[in-house]
Amino acid sequence: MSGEGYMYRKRDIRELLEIYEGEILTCPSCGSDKLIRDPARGEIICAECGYVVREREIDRGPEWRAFTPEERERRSRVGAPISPLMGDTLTTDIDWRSKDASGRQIDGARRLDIMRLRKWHTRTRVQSSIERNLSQARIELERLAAQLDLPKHVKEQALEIYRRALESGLVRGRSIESVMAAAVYAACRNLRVPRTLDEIAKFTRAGRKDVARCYRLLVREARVKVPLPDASDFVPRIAGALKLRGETVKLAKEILKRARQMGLTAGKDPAGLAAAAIYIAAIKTGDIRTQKDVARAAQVTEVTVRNRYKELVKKLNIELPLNKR
DNA sequence: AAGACGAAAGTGGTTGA
DNA sequence: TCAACAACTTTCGTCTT
Repeated sequence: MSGEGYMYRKRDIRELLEIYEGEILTCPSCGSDKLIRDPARGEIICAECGYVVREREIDRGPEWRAFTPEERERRSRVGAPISPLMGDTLTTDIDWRSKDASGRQIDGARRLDIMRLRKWHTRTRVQSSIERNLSQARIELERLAAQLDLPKHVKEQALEIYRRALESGLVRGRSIESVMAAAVYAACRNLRVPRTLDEIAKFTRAGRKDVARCYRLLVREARVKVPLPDASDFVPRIAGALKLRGETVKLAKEILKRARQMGLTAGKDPAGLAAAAIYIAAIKTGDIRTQKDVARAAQVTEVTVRNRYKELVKKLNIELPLNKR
């Protein structure tokens, strides 16, 4: 729940072009009047210092995204908005002592009745608390899924993972948002849908750190098994953003395959590796992209692309036209 | 003028005592 | 919990096209 007062990084600011014009004129943190808007998150940020001047407005519901009828149906079952304020605070427990209101001992069949009652009372309450949490979580999931453009099967698995976490009590004490984000990340990893933790955390109030912690918790406690991240899973998406030819994509994947066989990929950022492979492949096939463009598409820095690419060229003995070293 | 390059210092996360 | 450490980022000066 970092919320108010967190900062944007310099790099993120540069990506945001939309100038904000509105009632707020200066940054309360540094006084600058250069305010910009992040359309993706609906926040207003100071271009000078990165201070978040105004946070994202709360979801305005599904209207910013077209959902399939099927999804709408699922969503509609979520029901009316539930206020987080309406928690368990108003419910009563049945006292565990076998006494009545005036303190007299209760016994016999009457006592059994009460025991049964007590059982149901707590059970239905637990049930509904899980349900309630889950419907909040579902809303959060839809929000994340829309922003991250997640396929349906990922959503389903994310929800399943979340449910398991919830049922084993892992959500208590953590925000629904961060646990759900972690569940989404786990589902992505598991199904090899390439989304980085950063991307997911970007659309979550809870910081990246929180999400990462929850994620590790999930892997440890909820037995979510996760295949190792593979750089070639990132290739199609990066290549898509760069509008590269299929031939180039194929070559990039081949380069990564060789790299993996030689054990060059361990411990390296898969997005960086993919970017480097694409950069090389693009040169070899002739539809050249600059390091800068590739880096931006892969969401890493030029330097990382450069380092990885140098390394790949050297260790795999790749020859590049008109280039030495 | 833009792109590529590499050095150097800084950051956030992991690991092991 | 602290320090060492590896990968990555930021920034910047220089070289190349």
